[in-house]
Amino acid sequence: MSTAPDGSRATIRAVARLAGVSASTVSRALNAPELVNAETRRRVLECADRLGYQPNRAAQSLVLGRTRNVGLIVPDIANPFYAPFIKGVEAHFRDTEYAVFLADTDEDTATEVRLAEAMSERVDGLILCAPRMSGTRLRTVASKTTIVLANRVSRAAPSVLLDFRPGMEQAVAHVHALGHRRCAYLAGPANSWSNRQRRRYLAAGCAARGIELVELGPYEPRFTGGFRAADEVLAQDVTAVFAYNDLVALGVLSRLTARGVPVPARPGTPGGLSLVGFDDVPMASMTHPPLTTVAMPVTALARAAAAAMHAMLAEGAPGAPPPPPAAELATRLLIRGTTGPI
Amino acid sequence: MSTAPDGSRATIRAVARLAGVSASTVSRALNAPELVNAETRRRVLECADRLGYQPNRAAQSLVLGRTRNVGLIVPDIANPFYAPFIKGVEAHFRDTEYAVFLADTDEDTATEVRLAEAMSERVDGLILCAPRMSGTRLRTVASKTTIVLANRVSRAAPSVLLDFRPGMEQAVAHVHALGHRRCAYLAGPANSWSNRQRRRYLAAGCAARGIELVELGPYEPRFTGGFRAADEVLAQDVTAVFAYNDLVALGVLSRLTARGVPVPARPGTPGGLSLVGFDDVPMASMTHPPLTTVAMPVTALARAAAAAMHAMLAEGAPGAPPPPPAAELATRLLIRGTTGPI
DNA sequence: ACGTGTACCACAAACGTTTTCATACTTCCG
DNA sequence: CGGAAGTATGAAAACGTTTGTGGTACACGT
Repeated sequence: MSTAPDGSRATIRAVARLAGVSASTVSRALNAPELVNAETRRRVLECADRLGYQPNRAAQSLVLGRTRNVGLIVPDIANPFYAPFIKGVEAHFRDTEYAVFLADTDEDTATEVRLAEAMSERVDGLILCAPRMSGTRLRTVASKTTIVLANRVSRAAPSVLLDFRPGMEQAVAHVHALGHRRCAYLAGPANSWSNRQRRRYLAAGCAARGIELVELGPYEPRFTGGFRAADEVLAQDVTAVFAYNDLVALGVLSRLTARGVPVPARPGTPGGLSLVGFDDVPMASMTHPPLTTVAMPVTALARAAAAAMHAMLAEGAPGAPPPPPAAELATRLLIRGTTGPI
Repeated sequence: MSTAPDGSRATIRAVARLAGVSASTVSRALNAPELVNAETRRRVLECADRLGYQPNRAAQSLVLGRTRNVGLIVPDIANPFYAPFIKGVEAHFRDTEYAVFLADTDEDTATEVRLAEAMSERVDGLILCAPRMSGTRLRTVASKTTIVLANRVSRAAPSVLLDFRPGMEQAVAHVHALGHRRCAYLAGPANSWSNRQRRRYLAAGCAARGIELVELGPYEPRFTGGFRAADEVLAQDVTAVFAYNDLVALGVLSRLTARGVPVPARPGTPGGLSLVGFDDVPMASMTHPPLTTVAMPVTALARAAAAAMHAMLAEGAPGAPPPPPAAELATRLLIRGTTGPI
């Protein structure tokens, strides 16, 4: 049985008593097998098993000074872009001594800060995915616990990044090759690093090719955000649209087809639009037509973040933290059905 | 500053020394204000603030015997059905003393068991959403920590449930009214409680109305599972299809339109199908045509689960646990575009 | 002047581990 | 045979809190 008759859990001393040894020996039998006699060890293990002994994590944390928990904060669990990230991190830690706390900020900066503060008390490390908080705030958090950043750079902590450049370049080249010369960018949240990056490379690529770019938004980075965006795009005189992410692209697509605007332009029919998204969310390949989008190696990103965190935790914080290394993973364009000649 | 010059965090004794009182007084000033003089309290609080004092959770947990964490285990984070559930639970606990651990079992029973075991060491309570583990396993877990079940019944713990009956009844009545007499059910995972419930009420409803029901599957409860299902449905001689959930319904819809099968049947064109889903996932209202589906009050369910857990935790486990109360929330049919006359 | 009550606070024990230090017993070698 | 080196174990301190017990100081009534 796992619990004593009185409902209380077995302690290390109970095991020790049953095995006829001291508590220290039990502890050693469990944590440093080479320090105890093989026979005693066997006996101790058997007794521990018989009592259903489970070390008390709080007591361990107290003496060891580490919780063996890591935190993971993402802007929105419901956003399918983050699902593979979350799963990647969880998969990495699944068979380690660490457990992971996951929280969702609802895309809200204040919530993000509160959550980070609350979590920093209960974890050894915190993985912040696309955080929106200010740089100084970030430094404050980083002073309390070790952190790893995903899709955000800061001197305060190491980061793993998506390199939007290649995907963006390919997207612009593709659209240019199809003859488009006047395009729109549907912006995401203004304080989002991803948004700034995407806009930057998009602007650079367009400028280099003589494409005129108008920026609309910002829009809520959700499906419904795309509805408003679609209507505003139609009021502009553009032939191709880059959306902040797949969700708004999908929203745009839905609204456009509902309004009878062909995607992409149908030869002969006036007023069609080409559309490119970002993220390659699962749903993106399942629409009619399937969405042309820039794919991100999100699972790889997650693994890199988890591995970086794990490494930092393992080296036991020797003196000054190592100069933040930044992994950077390339994106690429997936040409599907929503882009076509002007 | 939040950390001492040597990097170590301020302890309660440091605060006590600075304020010229004992550690106990500091503790009481923080936890039981009415027991200490207002003036001393003010001074203590100021000193605590000045040192950036944060109580050590491990030490608190050790002496209090509670972690002030709760765990939440769901089958699949990426499944949009669970997103509102997760958010609901998180929202409930956001401004309480509790933090929530979230984990994802990847729809795998073994992982679910491992996760539950691992979590039970670190939390005061565990919310299990649609668990697949066996009843005896469930009892084992329940003996280690207090648990609340969502969408699963067991004598071992209280549960919050969705009442599929009304939604199912409405769906069958709707389809019957449209003239359908031979339908298919696309089954989900065999060991899933939701699947059993849905099938049961569906079978009952059909039998009561003289509708012939063929069961296909089980299918993977995902979008891609719907592809295979669609092909198999077309090999059957049915006019309406009930899918295990929206994801597979969406997959079916996508595959069907790709194969040129009208949804719902077009008068004059042979071989069309009516389609009804389950869950009312966000995407369901955004397809063409939008999906007729049975909506679940998932957020309400989450709130109920969180509240039940909170209550159980608050009453401090007096003797035997109270007889499992089970909240039950009604579902209902949303008639949209994928169902029509035969 | 003396108990009685009250308000405030300090002391110390306790929570369940890990780890340092000391000790007892072996073994080995000169 | 004596001591050094090694092996296996136990006692006790430490981690940072909370809380029960007790003591001091003061006000009050007699």
